Amino acid sequence: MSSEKSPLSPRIDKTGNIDILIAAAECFMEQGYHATSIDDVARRLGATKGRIYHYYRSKTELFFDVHREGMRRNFEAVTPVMKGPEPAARRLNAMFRQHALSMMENLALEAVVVQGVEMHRFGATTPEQRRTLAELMTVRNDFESLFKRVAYEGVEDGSIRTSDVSVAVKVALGAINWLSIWYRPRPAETRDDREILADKIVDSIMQGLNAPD
Amino acid sequence: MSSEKSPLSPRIDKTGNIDILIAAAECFMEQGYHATSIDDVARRLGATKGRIYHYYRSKTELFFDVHREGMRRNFEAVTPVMKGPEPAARRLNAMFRQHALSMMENLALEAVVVQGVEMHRFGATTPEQRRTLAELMTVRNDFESLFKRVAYEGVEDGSIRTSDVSVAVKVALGAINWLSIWYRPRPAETRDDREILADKIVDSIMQGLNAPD
DNA sequence: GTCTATATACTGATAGAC
DNA sequence: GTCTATCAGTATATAGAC
Repeated sequence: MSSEKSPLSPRIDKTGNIDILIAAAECFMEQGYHATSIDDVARRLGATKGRIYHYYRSKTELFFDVHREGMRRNFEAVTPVMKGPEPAARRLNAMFRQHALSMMENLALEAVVVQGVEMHRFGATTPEQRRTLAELMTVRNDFESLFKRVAYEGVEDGSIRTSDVSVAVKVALGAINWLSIWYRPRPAETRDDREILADKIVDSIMQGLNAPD
Repeated sequence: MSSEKSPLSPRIDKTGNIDILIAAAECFMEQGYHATSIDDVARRLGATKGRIYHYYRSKTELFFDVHREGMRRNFEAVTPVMKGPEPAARRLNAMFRQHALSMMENLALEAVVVQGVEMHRFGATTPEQRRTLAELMTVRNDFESLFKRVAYEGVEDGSIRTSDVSVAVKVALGAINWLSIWYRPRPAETRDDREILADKIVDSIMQGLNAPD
C-alpha cells in the first residue's frame, strides 16, 4: 500500500505491519539479510509467506522498510535535543547520548540499518530498487549532517576542538553504531543500566583517552 | 591442506592460495558473504570453481581463512608498537594509528573480518565449523585485549583517563573498524594521505571533542 | 487476509575428463 | 591442478483455494 511521502513519515502501525517489520528485523539481525529466508520471517511471525507477500512485493522491499523505520527512530531520538541555548558541545553530547540509547533500545532495527550501510552492495537490482537505495543513503547522510552541523557550531562558539569535523563525527558515530555489534541487553537490564553505558560511551567520545596534563 | 598450528602462523602464500583469499575478500567486501557465490570468486580469479574446491572444502572454510589472514595482519601491525619505555598513552596512540592504517591498506580483508564479528550468526554449521568459529572469536578477543592491557597500564601510570577501560577500548576500536564502512581509497591516494587520515582519527579518539577549558 | 501448493532459478558441492 | 558437467537442496515469488 505504502503511499510514502517523506522517508520519515510513519507509514506503518495501522495495518499491523509493524509486526512484520520487527520479525524481519530480528531475523536480519541474527542471521543477516541474505541468510534470512522469507520463510524464516514468517515462522517467527507464526504465519506463512502468504501474509508477508500480501504486504511486500519482495524481500528487498521488506528490508528497505525495516531500514526506513530504523532511521525514523534515529531522527526521532536525536532531533529534539539538537537545538537550544546551550553551547554546541553540550547539545552534541546530548545527541550522541540519545543516539546511543536509541541503538540499544531498537537493537534489531538499528542492526539492520547498520547492515544497510554496507549494502550499496545490492548487486543487481531493479531501477526502482536502486532509487530506493539511493533514497536511504540520502537519509543516512542527512542524519550524519545533523551532527556535523552542531559540531561546526561548536567549533565556532569555541566549545568544540577537533582537527577535522567530518572525520570526528564519523569517528563518533562509528563508535556508537558499533554498539550493534557488541551490545546485547542483559536479562534484567533496566533503563538506568543503559543510561550509564550511554554516558560512558559519550564520555569517551567527548573527553578522549588522554589524561589532562 | 592447512596444517594449522597457531591461528597467526602464515599458512598460505607458498601454494599461491593468497590469490584465492584476495579474490574472495574482494567479493565478500562488495557483496557480502552470503550474496557471493563460489562462481563469483572463481570469475574474479579468472578461473572456475574447480580451482577453489581443490584448496577449500567449503565456502565457509574459505571465509574462515580470509578472516584468519585479516586478523594475522592486524596483529602484525599492532604488536610491534605496543611495548616500550614511553607512557602507555603514547603506545596506545601508536597502536590505534597502526590499526587504522592496517584497516585502510588491507581494506578487503578487514571488511571481511568486520563481517565476521557479526557472524556468530552462522546458523547451522558442522561441529568442526563451530570450533573454528569459536577459535576466530577468541583471536578477536585477544586482539581487543592487547588494547585493554595497554589502556590499563595508562590508567596506572596516569597517562590515561577514562570512566571505563573496557567501554573506552570498544568505543575506540569501533570507531576504527567503522573505517571499513566508509573509507574507500581515492584514485591517486598516497601513503601520506592515509597517515594524515589515521592521525586525525587517533586525535579524535585520544583528545575527544570537548575543547579544553 | 492468510494459507497451501508450485514454478523457476540459483548455488554449494561432487565426480570425472584432461 | 584445473576444467566441465551435473546433482541435490533451497529460496524467491506467484496462483489460487479458503
